[in-house]
Amino acid sequence: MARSDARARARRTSAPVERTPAGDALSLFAVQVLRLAGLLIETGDALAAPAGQTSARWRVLAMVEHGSATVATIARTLGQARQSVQRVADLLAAHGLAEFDDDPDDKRAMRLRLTARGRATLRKIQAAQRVWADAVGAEIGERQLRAASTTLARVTDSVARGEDENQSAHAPRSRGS
Amino acid sequence: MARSDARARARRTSAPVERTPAGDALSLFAVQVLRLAGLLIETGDALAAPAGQTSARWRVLAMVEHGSATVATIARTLGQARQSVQRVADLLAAHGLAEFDDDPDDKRAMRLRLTARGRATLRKIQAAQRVWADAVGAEIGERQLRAASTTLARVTDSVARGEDENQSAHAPRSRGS
DNA sequence: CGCATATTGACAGTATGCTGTCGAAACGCT
DNA sequence: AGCGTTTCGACAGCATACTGTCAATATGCG
Repeated sequence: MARSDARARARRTSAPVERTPAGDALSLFAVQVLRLAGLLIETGDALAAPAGQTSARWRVLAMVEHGSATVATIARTLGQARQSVQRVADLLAAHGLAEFDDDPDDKRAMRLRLTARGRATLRKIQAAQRVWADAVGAEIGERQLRAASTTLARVTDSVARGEDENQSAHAPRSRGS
Repeated sequence: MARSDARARARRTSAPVERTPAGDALSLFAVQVLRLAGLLIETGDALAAPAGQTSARWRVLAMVEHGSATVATIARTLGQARQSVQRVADLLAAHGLAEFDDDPDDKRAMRLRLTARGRATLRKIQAAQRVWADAVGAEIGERQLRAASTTLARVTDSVARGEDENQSAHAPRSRGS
């Protein structure tokens, strides 16, 4: 069967093997998630802009709305690198929206806390977010949103499990060429 | 009714008005989308890393897989700024994965095209993506993914319409403090 | 208690993506 | 044909987020 061997080899090297229907569905789903995420960040920036803030600063403000927290804790909760949050927290402090206190339990750590001005700023953003969320939510419908949220959670779990496996295998990710 | 006026005012300034159930559902949905998007970018980087690439470079490679295109066209299709794509395209060209040709129809424009090496690199990434997509897709199920995709598309349309309204109203977005 | 390990914040460097602006070229409408 | 508008790539600057490294401090185990 030299002929079909050659064809199979040519197919492997010149065109990708096709995905399963479920794989196709997931790929489409992933592209849509990425695209919507971009729009949501834009929208978040727009909601926070009248208060002079951005999505990133809003997220950190919201994390300390109900009680202070260390930068490292906030970063873990948000699933971000410590330094990303540290940078934003320093900016918020520089603009008087938050302040650092010593952590009585840890001499290294500082606890981030909202100032009165930070709280007022957060309230303003939240009010704008409520109008937006209610409007879009009403258009889509609660039932459909809850159903999609369930799928989103399942995919997130599945993808995160895959990531964990790679990490536990001691494979530090590399970048660049 | 001075008493109830005062209470209403206090409520407005000290606590956010509650969202509708649909607004809550949308807010939860949005948070999940953002979180999954982060995971998907990580996964994309991991899939592209063995080929020495990243999510961003992979996206641009894929855009010119079936025929060349100008940077501006690619940017519009991806929903990104022209300069983000230009930067990546220049990097791909510098690494020999793609090349620029003059556009016979437009003296300003350059058409980006895959080199043989770029095509081989893309094939390698696609092979890894197929394995991943088929595995996760099988775990979630095609039906549920398609259903969630429909909701995702509806939300994307709704949010994008809101963005358009702001833009058509001549309201350039501002940043920073 | 003492030492290996983990955590915390600081510093440095890089990748991705956005906005604004400019000159050149293309397009559209009169 | 001519002129205003849009589109294209180039250049500059900023925001967000990641990685790696270091010293100081906490923590856990023998």
